[in-house]
Amino acid sequence: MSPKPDVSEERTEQIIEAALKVFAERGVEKARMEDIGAEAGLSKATLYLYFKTKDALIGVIMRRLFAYMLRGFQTLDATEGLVKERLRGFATQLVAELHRMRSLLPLLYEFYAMGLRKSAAREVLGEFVAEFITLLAPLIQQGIERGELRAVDAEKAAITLGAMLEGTLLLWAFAPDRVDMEAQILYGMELLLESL
Amino acid sequence: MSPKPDVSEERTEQIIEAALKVFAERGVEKARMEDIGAEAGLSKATLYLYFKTKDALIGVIMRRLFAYMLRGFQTLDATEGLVKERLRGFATQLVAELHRMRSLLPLLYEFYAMGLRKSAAREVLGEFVAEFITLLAPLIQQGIERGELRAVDAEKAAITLGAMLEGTLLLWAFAPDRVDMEAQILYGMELLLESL
Amino acid sequence: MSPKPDVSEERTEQIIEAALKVFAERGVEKARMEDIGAEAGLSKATLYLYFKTKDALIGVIMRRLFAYMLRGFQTLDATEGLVKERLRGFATQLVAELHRMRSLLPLLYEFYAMGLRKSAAREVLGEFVAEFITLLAPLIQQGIERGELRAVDAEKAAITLGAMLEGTLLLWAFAPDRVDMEAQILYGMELLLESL
Amino acid sequence: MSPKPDVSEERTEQIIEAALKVFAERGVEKARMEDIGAEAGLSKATLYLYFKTKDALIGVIMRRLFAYMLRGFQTLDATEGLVKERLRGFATQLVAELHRMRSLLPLLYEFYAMGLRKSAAREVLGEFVAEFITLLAPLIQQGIERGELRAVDAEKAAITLGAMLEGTLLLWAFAPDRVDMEAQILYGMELLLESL
DNA sequence: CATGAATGAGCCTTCATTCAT
DNA sequence: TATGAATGAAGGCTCATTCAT
Repeated sequence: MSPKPDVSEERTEQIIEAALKVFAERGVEKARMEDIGAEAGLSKATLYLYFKTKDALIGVIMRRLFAYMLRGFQTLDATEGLVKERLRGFATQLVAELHRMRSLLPLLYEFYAMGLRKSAAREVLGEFVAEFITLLAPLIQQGIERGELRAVDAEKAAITLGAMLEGTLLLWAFAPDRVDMEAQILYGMELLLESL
Repeated sequence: MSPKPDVSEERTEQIIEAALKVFAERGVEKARMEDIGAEAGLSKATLYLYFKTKDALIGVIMRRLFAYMLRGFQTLDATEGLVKERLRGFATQLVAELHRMRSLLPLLYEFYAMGLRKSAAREVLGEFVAEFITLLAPLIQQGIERGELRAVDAEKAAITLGAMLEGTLLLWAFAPDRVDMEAQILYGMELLLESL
Repeated sequence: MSPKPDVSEERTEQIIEAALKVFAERGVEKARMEDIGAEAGLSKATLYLYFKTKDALIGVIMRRLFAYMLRGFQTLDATEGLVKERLRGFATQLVAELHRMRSLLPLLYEFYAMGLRKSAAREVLGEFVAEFITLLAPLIQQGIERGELRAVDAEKAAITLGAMLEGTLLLWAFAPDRVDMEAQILYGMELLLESL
Repeated sequence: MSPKPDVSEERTEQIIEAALKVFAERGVEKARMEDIGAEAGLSKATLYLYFKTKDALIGVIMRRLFAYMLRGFQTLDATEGLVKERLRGFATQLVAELHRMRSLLPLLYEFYAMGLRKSAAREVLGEFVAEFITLLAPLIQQGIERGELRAVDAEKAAITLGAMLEGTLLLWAFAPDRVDMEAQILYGMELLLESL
């Protein structure tokens, strides 16, 4: 009858944090359940009380990572003002976010790779892309309707914009000396805005 | 007429082919040397006559994959005509190539992930990006000098162009139903060309 | 009263015991970790909870064997009486010990061979010999000072004595039909005592 | 019909020399047939034309090594003079031989270890010891009969002498800094001669 | 005779997962 | 709930041996 507090949610969170860190550092396959346990200050056996398998843990981390990335995009919706300004603002904000996420990049690409192999992962990735387009396209559509943008195909334009952002991230990741991510994303955004 | 023709080059190629396939299908870490041997019609032990370790094999495959991707880009250099036309031609050709490479995409992203972890892989990736920029930027520069393009920053524009291509590939990979890669790459190219 | 008693020392001992047996029977190189596990009633993987590598296990076994051999010698120090009597007593006791150690002889010689190749092993062996001399020489010196022995070079005499013992062990090991170890060690001891 | 010279004996010898060297350097188990082939300037496959298995090669090397050691002892028989002098001469000659054989010591102890496990090896070792005693005992017996030595048990005395020699070799091998082999063998011989 | 090429069998080591406490 | 202990299942790599040429 003692009021044992349910620590289960706290523990789950604790494990996810630890796993995220270890996955990012060592890579998903190289990360051992033991490592994650150690990072979480728990024994590896304890992890199995909260996650049935390593794969289940991977799935949760993956969802978590993409949810985190989407959170940034969702602000697009909430802001007001001229569409071009909102897109510029979005780019600016993205730049800041990406700097902070740099350590998660290897993990991101691992998930990309996984997404092309495991159907479970594929779903998450597909949703991520769809959500992204679904957020960006209406904004561009709105710009067209308001006469702020030319009458382009909103969906296609949104995809191109997203592609430019993702692609810049990738080039920066592998050639940080050659690609100034901040300048490049803003530059790419301007280039595209000129045609819109 | 020598009694024993040197099969070593042939075998090496045979193994690389098999490894490429198995890596693409199962993933680099999940791929067992035994699988690769089976795919190549050789015993596991035989692989070690041609590659010292699994890592060595991975390295060769990685270099091979990026070399293959660069080969497409290099045609940019060789063609003549208006710069915009050449870029359009390049996009068209890329589209065809990418369709053929679809099965290699998971592997590509795995290598991207690896590139952020292992320095050996990083080097290959860095060179790949650098080479890409080095091929594209002078072309744009040429366009500027010939008065075919506006006086943009050639390097930055090249990076944006490359980013758009890479990014489109990625979005298509994860949402093929939503993203029509062929149309999208050509569309993105047009969009950028308008601003150049 | 703790719910889980620490079995780690017990297991370690259990594994050492098993390894000692398997090494002695099959030889260090031929002994498989699996064999040792089976002998210990444990799985192969469990061994690695207690010993990082097979080499580490070998090292412990080696040290254990030589420590065991030295234990016999150390009684030399503790006993009282005439030096010659103490040496005779030592020989008698050694004989009993050696009979019991017979099954470990192959292992002993393997360690001797290893001692000439691996520096880690060499150290253990060197210490063993040094310790042996260090125990025997002072005793002889004492005998000299007490006038019980002639004024020989104590260290050299100790080495000769040790050599005779080691050598008899070896000849007995390979020609047990021809060499009566018990009689021979006592005989050799008498022969040397006469000159001392 | 061309008078192809039979190189088979030459090749066999060449291989034995190579194997002896490689076994001594790397150890019998660690020595690979490939290593031996390389040392002999032959392909490893060629070794199998001359030796059915690695074990067969080991056997030959073992016999060769012990035969070589016995050759030294056999001079005992041939010399003339006072028995004590002949024994001293033998010790002197042995010392020189042992210095030359130092690199073979690890191999020697490996064979000792093997001799306690494999019956084939055991035979060779047993013969070696027996031969040694058979050479030494009659000499001592002769000394007794000539009145040069006391009426000891010739066989036992021979064994003790052999043991002292073998044992000194062993102690020197492991503690060369502490044991001056040359001086020690001569010293041990003198000590024993005093009692004989 | 000689060997380049190939492999079956094996061994060390790792790790996700289970379970008794 | 937590964990120390244990393990089945793998996987990379090695090597003695075989064989076609």
